[in-house]
Amino acid sequence: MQDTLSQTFGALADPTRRAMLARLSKGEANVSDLAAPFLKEMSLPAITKHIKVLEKAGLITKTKEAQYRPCKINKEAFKDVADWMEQYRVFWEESFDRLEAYLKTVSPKKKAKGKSNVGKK
Amino acid sequence: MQDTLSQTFGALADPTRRAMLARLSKGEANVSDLAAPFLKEMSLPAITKHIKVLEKAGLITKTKEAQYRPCKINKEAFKDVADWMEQYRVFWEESFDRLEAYLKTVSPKKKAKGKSNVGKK
DNA sequence: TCTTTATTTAACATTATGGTTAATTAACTA
DNA sequence: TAGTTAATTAACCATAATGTTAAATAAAGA
Repeated sequence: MQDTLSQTFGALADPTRRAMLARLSKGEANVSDLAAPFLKEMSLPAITKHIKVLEKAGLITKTKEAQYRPCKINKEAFKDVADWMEQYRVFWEESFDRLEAYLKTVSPKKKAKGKSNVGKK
Repeated sequence: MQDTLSQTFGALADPTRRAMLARLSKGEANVSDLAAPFLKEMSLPAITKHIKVLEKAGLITKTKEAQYRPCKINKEAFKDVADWMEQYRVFWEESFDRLEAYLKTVSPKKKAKGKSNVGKK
């Protein structure tokens, strides 16, 4: 599965990893934050591997901060997926009106920054 | 990989299958049509398996017509992916302007409102 | 009927994925 | 320094995914 888009889709093909992304969509989190909801179901090394998959797929970026490894969403990969999806828009156009509605709510004050920086350490 | 969305993303995580979808986005095609571009690279049974993956993921529907098996895109699965993507829209908003432009070309009567404030501040 | 075309199934090999436990590295803390 | 916390690596195992070749099925056509 060499190509980037395949890696990205492959990374998204797991509920644990999608849940991690959902968590990261609300703000940065380090490995143990991401692990917390899953430690009843799986071990920490398993978490490490999932995070590595997300990282290699370009969906997240992991940095170093003391002994912590803060992770954040990497928008490029999401854009790649969104761009690929475009060619199939005609097939899911039922959501068109909702999308347009969304555009109308967001458009008047584009780029409201600093909104999602909750949960820092 | 039991859940539907994982199955869908898993099916998309392969360039051969994505190429088949691209072909199907231009209209119905039966198995040998879908196979044609890949018969130098892989066998027909391999193709059959790829198609089965797409089918199980709900991305395509395969019917019977004499000895042929016409396949077509199944929009529901694409909508599911698009819906999941929505929560990450804020991360790929560079494509926002292009998307808005698209909206205008597609529904000229509904014209996107509130556009005048974009980019101010 | 015999043959051809379209497609699938069976049986199998190889590699990838996702998990485990035990050990290790690295940085802060008492 | 010794101990604790955060995270990774190593070694391993089971299962799923992806491909192969050979054989089977099913409908159309001579």
